[in-house]
Parts: sequence; C-alpha cells; structure tokens
Amino acid sequence: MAVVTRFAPSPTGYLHIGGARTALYSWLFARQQGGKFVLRIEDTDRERSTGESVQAIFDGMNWLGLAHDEGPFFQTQRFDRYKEIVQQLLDAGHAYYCYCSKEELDALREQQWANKEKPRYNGKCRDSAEVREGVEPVVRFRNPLEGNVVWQDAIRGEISISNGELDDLIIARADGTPTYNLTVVVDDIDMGMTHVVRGDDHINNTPRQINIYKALGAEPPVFGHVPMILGEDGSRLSKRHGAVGVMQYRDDGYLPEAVLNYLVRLGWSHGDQELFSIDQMIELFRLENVNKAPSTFNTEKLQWINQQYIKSVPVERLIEALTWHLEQAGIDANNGPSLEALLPELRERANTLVVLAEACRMFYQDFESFNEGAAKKHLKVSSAEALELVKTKLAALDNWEAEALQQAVHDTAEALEVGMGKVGMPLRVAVSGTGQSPSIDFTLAMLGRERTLARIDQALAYVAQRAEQAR
RNA sequence: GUCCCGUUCGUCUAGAGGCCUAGGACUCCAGGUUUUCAUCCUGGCAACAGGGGUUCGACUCCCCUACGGGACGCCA
Repeated sequence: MAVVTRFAPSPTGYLHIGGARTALYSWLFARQQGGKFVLRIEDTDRERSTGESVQAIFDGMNWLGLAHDEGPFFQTQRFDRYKEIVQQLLDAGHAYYCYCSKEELDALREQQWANKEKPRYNGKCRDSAEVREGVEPVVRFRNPLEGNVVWQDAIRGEISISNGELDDLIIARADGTPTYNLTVVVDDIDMGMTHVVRGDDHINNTPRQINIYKALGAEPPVFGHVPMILGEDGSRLSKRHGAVGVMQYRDDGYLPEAVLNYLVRLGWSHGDQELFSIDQMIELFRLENVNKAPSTFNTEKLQWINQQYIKSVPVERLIEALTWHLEQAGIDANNGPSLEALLPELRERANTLVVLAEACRMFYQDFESFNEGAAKKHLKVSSAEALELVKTKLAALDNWEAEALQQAVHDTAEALEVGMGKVGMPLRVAVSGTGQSPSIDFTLAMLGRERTLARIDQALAYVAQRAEQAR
C-alpha cells in the first residue's frame, strides 16, 4: 500500500520550529517511501483560527521547501462529512447525546480533583439520556469500558493505555460542530493516511482515536510520536525565546536548507554525520531512529550549520537567497562588482546572510565616517606616509588586478622599511571603513581603481584632520 | 492528584551485553596558519541521574526511586 503522511497544524499562530520539524519528518518519510504528503489545516476552532496564521503556515512550509502533494484541506469545509459520521456513530450506538451542562461538568471535575481522582466524565447520559427541553445536547463517543488500547508506536515502541483511563469524549459540540478527536480520525481515514507523525502531546489522544477507528470499522494508521523541542533554557519553547516562527529564521539570515539540516539532526542522527543534503535525508531518515527524549534548541549549532551551507552552496543559490537581504539592507548590488566574483571570498567569513549582506556593503556604498576603534588604531598621523606612497603606486598601475595590487602594497612596505601591517591595515581601514575585509589585494581589485583612490583620499583627509587636532 | 512518556559531556548525539580507557559535532580554552576579520589545522576540558537486581561481564536487560515533560477541555 502506498504511503500517505500529513502535516495537520491548527492555524492559531505562526509555524514554529517544533511543527516544522514534525512536518519535515513526515515529509521525509513520504518522499522516501515514494508516497504522498498531505497538508491539512485543522481550523475547527473558529475562535482561535485566523487567516493570517493559515498564510504563515503556507509561507513557512514554502520557504522550507516542504511541498505537499495534496491539499491544503480545510476542516471547516468538511463539516457535512463530519456530521454524517457523527450520525453514523449515533445510529450504531457508538455515540450518544449528553445534556449535562458545562457548569455541571466543571463541578464534577473540581470534585474529582479534590478527591485526587483523574477528572473524567462520569457517564451520566451514557445509558439514560434525560432529555432537557431547550438544551442543545452534545454528542459523546461511547468509549469501551474494559480492556487496553495497545499500539506499536513507530518512535516509542509499544504503548498501552487502559480504557478505564479514558472517558466518553465529546465528538460534536452543542452547536453541532465536530471536535478535534473526531475530525482527525475522519480525515485520516478519508485521506487514506497510512502513517501519522505528530507531536508527542498527542500520545494521550491516540487511544481515544484508535477506539473511534474501531467503531468506524477502519484500520488505524501507524502512529509515530516525536518529542517536543525545548527552548535554549530547557523550558518549553515559547515566544520568550525569540525566533520561534520559522520565517524569523529567514529574517535572521538562515538558509532554509541549513534550518532543515539542523532540524533533522535535532532528535535524529545517522552515526556521526552532521551535514545532510535533502536527498541524503530522504534516503537515510528512519522513524525508528528518532530519539524519544525532548531536545533543546541551540542557536550556536544552527549558526555553525548555516555557515557550512553559506560556504558550500552553489553561488547562484547563495545569490538567490542573499538578494532579499541585500534589499532589506538597502544595498544595490548593481552599483559595484558582480556578486559572482565577490561572494567566493566573502562567504568564507559569514555565518548568516545578514552578516554577509553587511560585508557586501562596502563594495556598493561609500561611507561617511570610519569605525572609531579601527581608525584610532590604524589611521594614525604616522600612517599618512604609507597611505600617500601606496596611493601613488596604485595610481600608477596599468592593470588593476590582484597580483599587481598585492605587489604595490608589498613594494610600499619595502620602500618604507616597515612590516606589511603598517601599510596593509591603514589601507584596509581606509577602503573598508571598518578594518574588516577579505585579503587586501582581492578587496582592492573588487573595489576598483576609482573607489579605492577616492577612499584613500578620504582617509588622508581624516588623518590630516587628526594631525591638526593634535597640535 | 491520576495516567502516559522520557533521562549519555553545557548543547545535539554515537552506543542494540564484552569492540568503551564511553566516540563524533557545536560551544569554550590553548596553540598554529592568516598584514584584519573569518576560514582552516592541531591539541585540551567535559557525560552513562541514583539504588537494587539478572549475568562470568551492563551505558546497554529488569525493578524501584529521583528528576523532567505531557495529558486529563463543548482547544487542537
């Protein structure tokens, strides 16, 4: 039978990192098995579901490249189908009407809690529903009283829960709308789901759902419950931890392939391997190798992985991803050297695209002032001689190429009988403004003659001003 | 409280009874390369939650305890 998996978030917020990992695992499994990956939006809670959240989920999945084969399906568009199933369960005696009020139920829960019992519905309407005029009843599922529900979890192994722990859950609200545990089962049956990979907060729902499958005469799918992801401080991931929506990682300069690689390794591994291409993930991923314990998110490792990708991804791909950041930073990449020429050097020294975009800035924009620390250290009054001489030598060059440029700097140091640092660093600060750049020959070559000479003049003016002040 | 699940360096993890003097990666520290920054290279610090069993032998199997998490909604 062909494998079908799904990702079924409820649109009550952005796509967070834990959901993204669950989606990735589900997607990888489907791809590996040559199956289908379905996207379903579980929006039956109309109070909390929003259109923005739906869009945020689409954006996140799209950015990560986790394409679905079917859907997106919206549960709110399938209410007729759920009603049909509720009626079917009612007719077969697997469900019944319950007239207990919310107040009664609250009181019951409170009492049970006080008695140190597990709060459960007491089954008051299970056998003899006392019809109350003017009260719209809810529909409850008639859960078996005896026995255990046992399943082989693809990640956790065998899990067993006694039916005695379960109560008769509500499958349709008083207003007739269906609830989660029903819709999820109906959808997974209708959509032919063979494997359900989801967060382990659903472990406790699984036995209830299995009972519904049985009542409907359907075979339950294979379940795999993935552990949650904890925030950096070891507590539950929340907004407090900053970047929790996946799109935030784009904004912060991460490549989606790096995020995916980080995510796949968070809770899963293949020996000592750290870096996986998408194809390798698809080939090597195994649900049974997913860890059972929750894992803690670690930005430093994500950054390291991101850096590995920035260094190794094809340059066209890097440009594609970087373009958005250049725009955000207000940098016009047409106003200078080609990114194809520039990036091979710059990519070695950036761990995010934000940092990379900033490193590009000096090649496309002039600056008004020098970094204070760098200028103080390297644009000294005594640096003027070296700057003057190197400017003269550079200006005299016929061809503006790395080798000749390097030679000019070298000759200057030799002529003045000083170390390379005495010439290179003032020059670097002069052209970059910050004191940080790739090798000086490459930097000058990319910058071009005109900009280089103009910036040396700017630095000379600064030094002169400094000399003036010193007097 | 009840039930379910989990527990190897600070973090992500390897480990399927002898291969473990517990390996790799990130971070950190110390060196080296680099005129800067970064990359890169070398080396170092650092863990089997605790207690009982089972076994010739336990990180690996079983039990208990502790700790952590989850669930217990007319939320999903």
